[in-house]
Amino acid sequence: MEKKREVVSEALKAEEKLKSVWLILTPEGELHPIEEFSFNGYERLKKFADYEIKKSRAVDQEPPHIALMRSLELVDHEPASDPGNMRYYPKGRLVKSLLEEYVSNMVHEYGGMEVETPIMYDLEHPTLANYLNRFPARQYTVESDEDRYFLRFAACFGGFLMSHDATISYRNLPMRLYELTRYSFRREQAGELAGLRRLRAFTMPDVHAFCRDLKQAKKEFKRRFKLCRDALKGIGLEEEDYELGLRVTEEFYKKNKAFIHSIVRTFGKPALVEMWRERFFYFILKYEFNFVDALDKASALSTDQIDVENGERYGIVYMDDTGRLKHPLILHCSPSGAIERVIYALLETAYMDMKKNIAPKLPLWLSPTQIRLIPVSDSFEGEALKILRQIERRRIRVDLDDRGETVQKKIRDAEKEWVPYIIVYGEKEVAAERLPVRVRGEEKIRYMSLKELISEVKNNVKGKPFKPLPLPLRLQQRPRFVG
RNA sequence: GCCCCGGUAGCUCAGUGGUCGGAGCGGCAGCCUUGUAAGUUGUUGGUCGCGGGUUCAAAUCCCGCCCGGGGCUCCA
Repeated sequence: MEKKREVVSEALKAEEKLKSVWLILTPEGELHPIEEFSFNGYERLKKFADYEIKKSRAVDQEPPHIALMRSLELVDHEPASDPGNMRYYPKGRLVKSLLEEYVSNMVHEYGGMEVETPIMYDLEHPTLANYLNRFPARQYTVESDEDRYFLRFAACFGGFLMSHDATISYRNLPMRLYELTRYSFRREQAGELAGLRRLRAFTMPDVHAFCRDLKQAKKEFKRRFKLCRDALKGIGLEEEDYELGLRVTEEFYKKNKAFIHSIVRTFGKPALVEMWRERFFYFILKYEFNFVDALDKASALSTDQIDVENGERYGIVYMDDTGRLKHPLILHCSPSGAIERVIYALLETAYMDMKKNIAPKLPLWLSPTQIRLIPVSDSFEGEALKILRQIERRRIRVDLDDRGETVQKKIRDAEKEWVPYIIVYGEKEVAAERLPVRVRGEEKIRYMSLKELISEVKNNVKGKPFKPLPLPLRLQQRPRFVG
């Protein structure tokens, strides 16, 4: 059968010719050519810069998160689909959906209006075709009778088309439109796919802010910068876990130095700057928070950009206070980056801890099982269940290892599952006021009252979404999805 | 997409042309009633990734394809 030509955008072809200069911008506002900057104390930034510029990736290992995503029964490849399309087991679906809800909640607080739009669009649509050619990505195409469609690579299409049809006043700006895309599709080259790091189908929180002018855009940009940092922090990724990359045109930098410097000052660490002599993409300024993994590879999480083209391209207009129609500037932001990539970053971080002899774990609010009860023998199951019900009522994910295994085996399995709190329940506990709690990462058993335990957990997960246990309460009743 | 490596039981892997293809873990069935990282016995389990070819004979050699990983490229 004849192979159809793939849809490759003009931007992708033209990108090869793109020339840029690499610099380091410090929080003090000093701009250094990269070769003159001393990276002492900024090892991760160096790794990020090397990754971006030298493209040095002398690694021949599989990324550690791949084994973890499977052994923890979170995510797996689906061989019957296209590469880069994953299956999520119950625990993985739980983790993912908690992250989705968390980021969405933050966007709602920020003022985002959540919408939902189609995942596929007419390849012949003039505006869309035009945009495709400004965006360096490969698309999936879908045939339906005589028509050809492409699968969206981001929420932009639906959001922009919707905004085109909306009646917008300058009073409505900045207008914040949010969609959690499940999925965004990018037909990455086969050799580029890697675990949860680079996929062909991924979940992207995408919030656009339509702004009146550059002044408003800059103000909004700063708000969102904070939103991004807060999102990652809440997820469990601290400032030291990622590096700031800025991409900017020379002209925009020169005219907006104070603004750009203030962003890096807020960030508090030197940033890698890629400066383009001419505007090449549809944006004039963009940043990403780049996570550096266990194999020194960098990938973008949170990102935001100032788009100066698509307001016009999509015919999006607002009525100005002078009664004139104008095109807004559009900010494109993903506060966390792709959800799959967040999971990748969490797993890689856990692996790096493991290498430092720190017990690897997920943040408590994301742990599929938060507390596990292990009855010493089946005669204590009834009493253990009473405790369990009390914990469960407080909206904490608790389960019961009722398998006919030894206590030691059950503890070992719970540790392998990264269960944060493990309680062995037997003769001594029936009458006791305090429970022996094996806390992950601590050497000694901690004796706590049920009340203390519950309040410690509740305190730790405060402000985070909750979902119930994604599997049967009793381990005996659970199927095994991997191994 | 190109180059390199890999694909053998649900999982991790051993087996490189010649008896019926193996181990550990898991699953299942017993026994053990367990006190903080693997109790014990038995048993189940495989189109050797898929298709074609070479050969008296293929998991093993050759070709094509699929899937995974790495490199190149790419990462909005």
